[in-house]
Amino acid sequence: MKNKDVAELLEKLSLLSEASGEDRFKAIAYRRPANSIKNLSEDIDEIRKRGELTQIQYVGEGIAKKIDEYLRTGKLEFLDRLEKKVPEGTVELMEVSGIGPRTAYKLSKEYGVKSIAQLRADLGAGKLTDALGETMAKRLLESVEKMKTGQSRMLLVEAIYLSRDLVGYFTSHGLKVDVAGSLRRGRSTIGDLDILCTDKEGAELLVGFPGVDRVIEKGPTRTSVFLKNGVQVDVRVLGKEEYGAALLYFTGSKEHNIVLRNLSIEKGWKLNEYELSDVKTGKRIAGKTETEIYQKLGLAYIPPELREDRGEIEAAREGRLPDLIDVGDLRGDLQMHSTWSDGADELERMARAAKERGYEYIAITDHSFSVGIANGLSEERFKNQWKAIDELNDELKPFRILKAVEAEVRSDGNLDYDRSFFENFDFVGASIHQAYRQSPEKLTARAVKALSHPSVDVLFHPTNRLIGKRDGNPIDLPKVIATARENGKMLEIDGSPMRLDLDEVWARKAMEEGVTLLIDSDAHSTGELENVEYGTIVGRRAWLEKKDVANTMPLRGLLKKLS
DNA sequence: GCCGTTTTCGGCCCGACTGTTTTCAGTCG
Repeated sequence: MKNKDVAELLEKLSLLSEASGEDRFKAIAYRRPANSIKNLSEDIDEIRKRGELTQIQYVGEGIAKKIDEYLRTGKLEFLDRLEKKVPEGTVELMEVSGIGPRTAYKLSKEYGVKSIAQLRADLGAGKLTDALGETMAKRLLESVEKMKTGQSRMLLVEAIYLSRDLVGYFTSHGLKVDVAGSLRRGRSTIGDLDILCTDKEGAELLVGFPGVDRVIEKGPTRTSVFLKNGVQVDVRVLGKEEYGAALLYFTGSKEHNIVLRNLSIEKGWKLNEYELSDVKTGKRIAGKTETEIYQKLGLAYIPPELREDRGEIEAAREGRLPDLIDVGDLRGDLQMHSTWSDGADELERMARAAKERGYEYIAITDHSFSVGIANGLSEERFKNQWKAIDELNDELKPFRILKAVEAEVRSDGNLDYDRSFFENFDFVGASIHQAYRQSPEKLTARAVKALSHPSVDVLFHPTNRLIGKRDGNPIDLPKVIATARENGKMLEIDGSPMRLDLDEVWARKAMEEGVTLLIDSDAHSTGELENVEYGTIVGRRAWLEKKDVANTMPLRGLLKKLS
C-alpha cells in the first residue's frame, strides 16, 4: 500500500512550493489531495491501474500524472527539480513552530542554516539575533528545544483526563466552558486543547491554572499557554450569540470547515467563528447554535466525530448520516485478561466490575501458552480456569462469563492448541504479537490463515500498532477484511488507548464491506474496562451504528452468532 | 494545480495575535 507514501510526496511538494515562494495556492492544491489520499481505504495503485486517479477528490490531470510517474518509477522528476530551486534546509526548518516559508527561506538562503540541528546551535550561540530580532530568536530557541525533548501529540486518553482537570478548574471558578478541537472530534491523538467560554474572565483565568508553565500569547479574546507537561492550551472568549459558530469553527476539522465555508459562499453568505451572514447586507443568518448553522446550509446536524471531510457533508445533505453507536449500547466486553495470564486483577474482580458496569456478559480472553511473557495458559491450566468460571457463572447469574482465549497466531499462522481443544471455548480471538517484523506477505498469510480457522471468531487488534511507538504491521488489510467477510468472522476495535486498532478508516471500510466489528477494552485490570469508551469513539469516527457491532447484542443473540 | 447547475478563467477560508521592516507581513489554527 503506497497511499501513505503518495500523501507524503504531495505534502513535500506542498512545502517545497510554499518555500519556493511562487504561488501559495499551488501549495494548497498539493496539500488537499494529500488529505483525501490519507483517507482512502483502497490501495491507490489499484486506482491508478484502473486509470481513475482523477476521481480522487482534488486530484486533477496534473497531480494524477505526477502520482502515476511516482508509482511506476518510484521517483518524480518534478520533485527533484523543485528541490534544486529551494535552498537546502528550508523545508526542514518549516517544521519548527513559528517558522513559516518566508522565515525558513530567509534563514537557509541568507544565513546558511541547513538544518534544525544547526538552527539550534546557531540560536544557542546568539548568531541569528540580527536576522530575527531578539524576541523571535528567543522564541524559536524555545521551539527547537521543545522539539528536541520529543514533545508530540498526546494519546486521546491523556487529553481526556487533562481536559477534565481544566474543565474542573474553570467550573470551580464559576465558569462554564466547552472543550472543542480535535478532542471533541475524538481523534486518537491530540496536539493541543481548545477551550471555549462566554465569560470575559476566561482568558485571564487560564493564566492562573496551576499547571501553567508559560504564557504564549494573551489577548482579549484569545489566550494560549504551555503547561508544564508541554501541552498547549488555548482559551477563546466569545459572545453568547456567536457561540455555535465558534464551537463549529474551533471543533474543526479544518477541512470540514473549509467545505462549510465554500457552501456558504455558493449561497452568497460568509461563515466565520462569529456568525453565518449575508455578504451583501451583512445581516446575520445564524450563529447561536451549531444545529442552526447546519440547518441554514441545508444540512442535518453532523456529530463532531464525523467532521473530517470524509463524505459527511453529502450524507448530511441527503439525510443519510449514520445513527452512531453509543458506549451505552454495549452489552458486554469480549476481550479482557485476568491474573490467570497477564492481568492485574483476579477473574472474580473483573467479572464483578464488568457486571457493575451493567454488562450482561464478558469474555475472559487470557493468553494462549506461546505468549510465555504474558503467562499464557497450558491446556491443563485452562481446564482449571473453566471450573472457576463455572462456579462464578452460577453465582452471578444471569450474568455470563464466556470461556475464551486470546490465541496467539504463531509465525507460521498456526494456533497453540488442537482443533478439538478449541471446541471447548465459547469464544476465540486470534492475535498476532510475535514475529511482527515478518514480510507483509507472511503477516497477511498468518492473518488470513487465522481467520480461516473454524474455531476463530475474531481477529483482535488486527494491525498490532502501538500509537507513538510503532506503526501497525504492514498487512494487506483489504485482503484481511475480504477474508473476514467470506468466512463470516469479525474484526476488532481494541479500545486500549495505545492501540485503538482497527483505526477509524479501516473499521469503516470493514463495516462497508459487511464485516461485523467488536469494540473491546482489552482490559488488564478493572480500571481499564473503561477503554471501551475510547474504542467507541473510534467506532463513531468509523460511522458505525449499533447494528454493526456484535457486543451490542443481547447474550442469546451473541451466542447464536458465535455458534 | 484544482474547480465550475451562474464560471474553462479567475478565483482559491478567515481572522487573531505578534513583532516591529510603525502599517502590515508572517504564522497559526
